[in-house]
Amino acid sequence: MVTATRLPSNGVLADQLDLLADLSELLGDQGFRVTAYRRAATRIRETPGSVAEMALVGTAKELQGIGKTIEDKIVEAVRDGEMSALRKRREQVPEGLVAFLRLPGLGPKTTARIWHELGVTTLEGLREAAEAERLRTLPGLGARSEEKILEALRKGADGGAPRRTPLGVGLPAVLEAVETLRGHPAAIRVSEAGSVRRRRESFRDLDLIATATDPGALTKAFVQLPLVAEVVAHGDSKATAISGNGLRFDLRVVPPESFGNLLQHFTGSKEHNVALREDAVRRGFSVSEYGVTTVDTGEVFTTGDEEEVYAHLGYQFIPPELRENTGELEAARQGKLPSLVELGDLKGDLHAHSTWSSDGKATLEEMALAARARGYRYLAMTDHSHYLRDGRLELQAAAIAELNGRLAPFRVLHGIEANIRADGGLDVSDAALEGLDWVIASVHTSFDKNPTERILEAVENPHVDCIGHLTGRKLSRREGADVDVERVVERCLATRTVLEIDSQPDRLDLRDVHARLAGEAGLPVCIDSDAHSVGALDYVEYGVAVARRAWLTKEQILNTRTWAQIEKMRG
DNA sequence: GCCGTTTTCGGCCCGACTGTTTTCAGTCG
Repeated sequence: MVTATRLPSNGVLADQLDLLADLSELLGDQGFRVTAYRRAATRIRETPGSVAEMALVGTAKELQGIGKTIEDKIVEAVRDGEMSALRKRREQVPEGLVAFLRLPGLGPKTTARIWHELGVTTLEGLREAAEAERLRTLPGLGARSEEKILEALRKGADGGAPRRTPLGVGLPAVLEAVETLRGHPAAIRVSEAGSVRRRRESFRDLDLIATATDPGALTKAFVQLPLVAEVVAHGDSKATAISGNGLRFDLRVVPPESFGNLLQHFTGSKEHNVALREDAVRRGFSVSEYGVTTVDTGEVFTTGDEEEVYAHLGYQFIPPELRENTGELEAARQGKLPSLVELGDLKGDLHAHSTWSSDGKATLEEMALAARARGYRYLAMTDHSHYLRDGRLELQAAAIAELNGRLAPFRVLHGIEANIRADGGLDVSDAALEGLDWVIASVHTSFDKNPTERILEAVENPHVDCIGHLTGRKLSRREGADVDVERVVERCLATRTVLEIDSQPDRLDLRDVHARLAGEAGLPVCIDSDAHSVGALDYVEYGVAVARRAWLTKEQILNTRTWAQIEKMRG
C-alpha cells in the first residue's frame, strides 16, 4: 500500500499540467487541448483530497475537467515522478522560454516566433535582441513592442504584478468605501465586486461597481475618499486609486439598466463566468457583461438586478461565495444550492483568550460581556495551557464560576487551548483536561514535524473536543503544515472531535476547500474568533465567509447550536 | 483534451485593448 505522503501533492500535479500547457502552447498545439490542461490544473488545485490517490483508484476522471487521458497522465506522474508528455515536450522546448510567457504582452504566439525566427531562448538573449532592434524585424512587432519588453525585463518577470493581500486587510476598507459612496447624493446603487465580493481569502485589487444619476460626481467623490492616497486614473465612468496602505481600488460606474449584468460579470470568478457562458451557449443564449442575448431572436435581456440574470438563464440565485465553478452551476440548475450559514446564526464562540494568556488584551469579564452584547449565549474561554499551570487552572475555574453566577443565563465555558507538542503529546495532563467544558488542541510549533500523526494523536485523546487552526498557516507569511486532511476528518468523525474554522484574518484555517471536505464528510465544524481582545470577536465575519465558500449550512456549524444542544450531541 | 436537456462528434465565452496595421492577430481578464 502506497502511503498518501509519498504521492505527489495536488500542487505538484497542477504545476506539471500548467507547465505542460505552456510547453504545448509554445509548440503550437491545438488551443483547446492547452485549455484543457489548464482547466485540469485549476480543478486539481481546488480539490481538497489527494487527486493522485483518486487517479490510482480511477475516480479522478469524475472531477469536472479531468478525463481518462489526464487521469492516465496523473498515474504516470505518481509512478515516474513526471508525466511522459511533459518529459517529451521539455526535450523539445528550450528551458528559458517559459519565462517569456510571464512577461506582460508576450504570449505563446509571439514567443514561439522569437524562438523560431530569431533563435532567442533566454531572457538575456531577449533583452539583447530588443536593444539591437532585431525584434522589429518580425512582422507584427515594432519599436513600441521592443520598448514594452525592455520595460518588463527591467521590472523583472512578474514585475509590477501586485501581490495578493489577505481579505482581512481589504474587506473593511472596501465596505467602508461602499457605505460612503452609497450615501452620496449622485449614487443609485453601489456594490463591491470581484474576489472581495466572493470573500476569497486574498485579493489583488478591490473592485467597486455603481450606478449614478451623475457618474462624474460619483467618481469624483470616490477619488476624494479619505482612504485614497494616490489617484492612478480618473474619468467620468471609471477611476483607480491607491489607499495609504497600498491597496488598489477600482470603481466603475455603469448604466442602471444593465447594473445586474455588469455586477454578475465583474464579480466572477473567471472560471464561473466561462462555465456559465458555455452552458448558456448550449441553451441558445449568449452572455456578456452587457446582457443576455437569445441567439435565435437577437433579443437582448438587460437588468438592474443580478438575481434576474441567473433567473433568466434558469438558475437559482448563486451566492457570490460559491461562484468558483466547483459544482454551483449544476446545483443551481436543479435548485439544490445549500442555504448557507449566516453571521446571525452563531449562538456562541468556542475559542477566545483573556489576560490569563499573556497575549490576551481583555479580562474574562470584559470578554464575556462583549460576547453577551453580540447576542451570544455562551463563550468558551480557552486560554493557552502554558499560562494555566501551577494551580492557575483551578484559580481560573473559580473566577469563571463566580462570573457565571453573575452573568447567568449567559454562560462562560471553562476551556483551554492545549499545545500539541513535537512528540504528539499534549502539554496538559488528562486529569486536568477532564474537568474542563471545552478542550482545543493546536499545533503551534514544529509544523514540519509529522503534523498529521501528531494531530491524529490529539484527535484520539478522549478529552480533546476540537482541533484548533488545523494547518497553522499564516496568510502571506507561512505556509500551513502539510496535513492529510482526509485522514484527520475520518478520525474526527470516529471520535466525535470537531475542526474549527479559525477566523483570525491571517489564519482562516480551515481554509475553504478543507472546510468543504469536512462538511461533505459529515463532520461538524465550529466557527471561532480565536479573539485575544474584545474587538477581535468580530473576526467571525471572516470565518463565516470561509464557511459559506465551503458550502456549509447552519446545521453543519456546531456553534449555531445552544450549549445544551452541543452537550447532547457529544453524548 | 473534455463533454453532452440538440451531440459519443463537433463543438469549445465574450469583449476590450494594443500595436500593428488598412481589417486583424495576439493578449488579457
